[in-house]
Amino acid sequence: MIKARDGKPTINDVARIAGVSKKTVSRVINRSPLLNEATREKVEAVIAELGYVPNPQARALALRRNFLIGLIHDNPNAQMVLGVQEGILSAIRDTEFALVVRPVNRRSPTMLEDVRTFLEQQRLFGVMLLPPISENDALAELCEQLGVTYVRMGSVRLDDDAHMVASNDREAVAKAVAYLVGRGHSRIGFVAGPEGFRSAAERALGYRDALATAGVALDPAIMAEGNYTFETGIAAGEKLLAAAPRPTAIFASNDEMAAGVLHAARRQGLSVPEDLSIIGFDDTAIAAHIWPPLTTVRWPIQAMAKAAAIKLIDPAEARKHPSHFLSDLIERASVA
Amino acid sequence: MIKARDGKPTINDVARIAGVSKKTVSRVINRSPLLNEATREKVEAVIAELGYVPNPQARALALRRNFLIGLIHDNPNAQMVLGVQEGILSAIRDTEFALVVRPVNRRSPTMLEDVRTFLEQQRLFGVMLLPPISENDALAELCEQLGVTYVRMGSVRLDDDAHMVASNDREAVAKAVAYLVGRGHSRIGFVAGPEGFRSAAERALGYRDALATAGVALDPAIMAEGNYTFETGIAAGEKLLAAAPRPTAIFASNDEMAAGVLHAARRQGLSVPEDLSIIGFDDTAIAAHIWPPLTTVRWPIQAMAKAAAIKLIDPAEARKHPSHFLSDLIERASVA
DNA sequence: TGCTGATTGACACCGGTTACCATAACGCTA
DNA sequence: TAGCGTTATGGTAACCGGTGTCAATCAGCA
Repeated sequence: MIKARDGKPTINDVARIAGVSKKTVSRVINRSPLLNEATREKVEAVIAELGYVPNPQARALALRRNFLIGLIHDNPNAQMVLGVQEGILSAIRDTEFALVVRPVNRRSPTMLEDVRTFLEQQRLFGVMLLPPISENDALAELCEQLGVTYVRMGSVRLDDDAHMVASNDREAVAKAVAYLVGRGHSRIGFVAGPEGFRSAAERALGYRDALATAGVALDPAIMAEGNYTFETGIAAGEKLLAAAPRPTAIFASNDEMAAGVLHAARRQGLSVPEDLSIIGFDDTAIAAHIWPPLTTVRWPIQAMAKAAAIKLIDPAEARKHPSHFLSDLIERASVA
Repeated sequence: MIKARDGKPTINDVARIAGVSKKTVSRVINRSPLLNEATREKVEAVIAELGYVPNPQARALALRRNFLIGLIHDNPNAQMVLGVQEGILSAIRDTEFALVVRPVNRRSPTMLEDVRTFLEQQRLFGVMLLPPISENDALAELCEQLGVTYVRMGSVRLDDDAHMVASNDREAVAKAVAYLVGRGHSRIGFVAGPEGFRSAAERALGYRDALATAGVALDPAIMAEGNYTFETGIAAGEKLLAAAPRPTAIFASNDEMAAGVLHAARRQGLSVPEDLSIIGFDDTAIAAHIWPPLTTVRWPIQAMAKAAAIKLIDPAEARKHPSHFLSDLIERASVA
């Protein structure tokens, strides 16, 4: 009946109209067990009639914690970031949590300060760190120090299980290269990711593992480094294809660089996969949309992000979920 | 000296140590002009020493508004969503605002209810609506009704200037098609976007405009519809390339479909751009990374998002920024 | 001395939560 | 049936950490 003058109904309105104290309404909202059934129904009816929704700011103030989880990233790959967002959202659906995003610049000298300011200002419930900045230990330490729980996503286990969800890039790459070996390739080139990226290092290790297993010696002439961009993929491809003898297959550490290698091959009049087989990594949109469609390694971004979010908001529940995920090889048409 | 038992220092700690009232500290924080310079400096020294940062939840409660702006979207295009996020972030950098993301499912029958729940629960400062759901008037009405200010981004002006930031897809497509005409093409196919998308309708109008201007009659045999995906682009390309006489150029309403058309052309042994010219729309990553690189229309996502965010948080400042943006034709190598 | 403007503080309030207390109802014993 | 301890239920008041209102204080000036 008599609602607050201006805006939404408050707990006081509900209490007054239902003829109970605010404490009782609070008990109803929080499903307290020591409460008469009749009272509960009466209050719930008023809540429904008024369309009352508790004010999250007031709740956050009283509880001394809010319901915002932050996603801190510096990621060049839109697909991946969005996949992570989707994964987190699926974990917090039907809860009162919300997702706050905060891109940062890895190269900025003030990066740590920026994050500190952000965390201090917003007082988040917890944060998720995405690669590559999830590999930054100083960042994790900062969270610890500020009392913000965090979970890191990464290509390898960098922290204890409570703070880490990891894929296993090394193993995944080893499998992909072994797949090439199984298809009869023995001269297999490699395009590494940029130095400083843990994922790049892991993928390189996987390549070495696979060659060692196959008993093939490493040849620096068919190894190059790029920085995960299309352009550096082209450059790397040109270097590798100039080697003698020419590699019959190339593994690139991500899809963009694989697309670059494809581009370089085409420029030299080579056809893929007849003259050259290519495998990428990440299974981004580009992998499916270039010609020929790229065989690539897919890691379960959404599932990992979901597990990470659960770890953040419900550590007990999280123990039922894995902290390590396996990647799959997606076979398309770039390998012969 | 004597800090709060557990956590961060509060305004009370600052007031006690500085020997002033909390109100005075509040005045310092809010840069109130009616304040003695000496007092301000004294308080600021204590703030710095303690590392005091105001609690945003308490502020939000007292001010009856928070500093969260929401991004509601249902967008298949990761690049675009991330571009928008970047744009918003650049507008709220160095403010106390934060960005909350909330993807929704356009096709879900409960979409409106989901958004209502979200808005009621979070009590955001304001929200931004991205296409295609920004075209949904019921959603804008819901925001209005809930007292949440909103700004819509879109391909055409759908709302008054206070609530809208628009590109002009019709004009942009007309320019692109005119560009093809200028290169000597007169048999120009068109791949439309899905029905129900305002952007698709606008782009189709642009195509008609350009042909009318050039005095070329529409031919349904070289017009097809897709739903903005690579696969439907292939299908549309196959249909158009089967027409007699075959079109010498095709405009596709987004880059993914353009990539599909390219794929279809390749399957038929046609080379691009020698046998067929193609133009796409959006300038997503795929446009630059396929072969040949795609000539496409780029609309200024980040700038638009930034303008929209400014409109939300500072309407006065927003009057200095445009509400309408123009798109550019990015010339690459898919047109002869 | 009275007035004026600049500073500052006291206090209530935002909308929830927790700690603690009061009351009623109930079961049991004497 | 009175007396008494328990348990169930719900109220009161304080508090979370800020902000708004309004009054008090004080110096300068006519």
